[in-house]
Amino acid sequence: MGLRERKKERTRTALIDAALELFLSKGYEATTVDQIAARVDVSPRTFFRYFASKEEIPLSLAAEQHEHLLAELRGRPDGEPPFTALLEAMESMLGTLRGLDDTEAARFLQTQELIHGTPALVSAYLRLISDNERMLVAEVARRQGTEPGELHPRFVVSLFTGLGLMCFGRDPEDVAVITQRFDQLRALAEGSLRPGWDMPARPSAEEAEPVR
Amino acid sequence: MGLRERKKERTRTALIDAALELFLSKGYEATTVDQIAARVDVSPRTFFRYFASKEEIPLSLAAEQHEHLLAELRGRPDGEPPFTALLEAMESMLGTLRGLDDTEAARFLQTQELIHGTPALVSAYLRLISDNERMLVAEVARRQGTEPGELHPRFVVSLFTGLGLMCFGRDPEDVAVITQRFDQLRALAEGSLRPGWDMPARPSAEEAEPVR
DNA sequence: TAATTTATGTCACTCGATGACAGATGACAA
DNA sequence: TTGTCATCTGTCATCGAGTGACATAAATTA
Repeated sequence: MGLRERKKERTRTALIDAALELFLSKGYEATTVDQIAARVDVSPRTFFRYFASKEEIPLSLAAEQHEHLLAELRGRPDGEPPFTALLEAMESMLGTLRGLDDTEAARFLQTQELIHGTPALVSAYLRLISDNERMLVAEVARRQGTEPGELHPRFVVSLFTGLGLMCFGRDPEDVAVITQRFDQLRALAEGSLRPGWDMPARPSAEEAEPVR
Repeated sequence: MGLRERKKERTRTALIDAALELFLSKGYEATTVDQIAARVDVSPRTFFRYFASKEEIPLSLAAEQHEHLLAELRGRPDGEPPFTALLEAMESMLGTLRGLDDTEAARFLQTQELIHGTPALVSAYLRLISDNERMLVAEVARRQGTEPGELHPRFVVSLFTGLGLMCFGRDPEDVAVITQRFDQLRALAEGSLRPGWDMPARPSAEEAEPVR
């Protein structure tokens, strides 16, 4: 890796660090891009060469989790029912979260708190989730052998996303709390749903196409 | 109603009309507040005395639907299971939508399309839904006799909101399409869920409090 | 060392949004 | 009708996010 790339990586993390520090101390809205840039001693224009918007900084941490989740889902065995695969992917993501050292965990939780306490960030966060949902739908559809445009895979993912939002939403002061909520929600979901609900109904007898 | 109030109402609707017209022809981002104000012949400053933000105009139409939904839910009989009450409230809302004359229906659909085709509006729309969700949770909790902070009412509403999003999301070119999707989703949900799932589990025998 | 990318700073600008102040306009009582 | 008062509106100034253009400085390669 050349000097150039190293330098870029350095300013990038410096910008993130400076930004989060300011966001957490003064609040997101009260912090200007100029202030962030000043701390890292770059021009405000440079900030926008690294990040498309001010929102992107706090959201990038959340986005990582979602990428992780998607990767885990893709790694689940094909035979596994879609909803189970989603839940297991989530378990694995939560496991990684629990494995974080205290500094990293604190940063994650603070960022989460920052997002949920800032209306503008909530909006952006929800859209991030909504975008990620599409990819989850694609993967679930693949597993079901259905099309991503159909309602069934969307239904499954929508239900899952709802659980995820409930886990992370509203002041999770601890990773343990998130895990605990998830366990409760998983039990709630599994107790509410009929076995096999997450696979599309096989065509019923009268409308089944004969094997040819 | 005095002249003053009539005048205010007139400029308000004029602003909405002008804004939507511009949004639909040139796109949301390409339309500036100055242009909207110019069409109605008021100062840009006045625009912001009527609307807190540019987003508020397209979102106000969606917000009306959500208020309607909440009102319908509150009107449902107390004995009805929460999820059924939510679905029936939605049916009623869709009924009102079908009862719209062609002009109003077209406007609603175009606005919906505008929102879903504009990233900034999607964000705001999702937050609107999320905010409204809290009120639905409060009402469902009341019906269940649980607290709004508990997971069960949230779970019920989250599932319902997911259905709602799927109905309206992605180019619903017709109110009939929305209705159709809703019917399918309702069938899907009712086929996937166990009877009585939307009422909190009564305490099981060993931990049940004796009647006193 | 010379030539060429590529990152950065500066400048100018657009647009959304807000506060302050003054003037216009409708509401209302004498 | 007139004068008072509340309120709506326009003007002006300002801030902050975000973008395009251009020149310069730094790193890369030859």
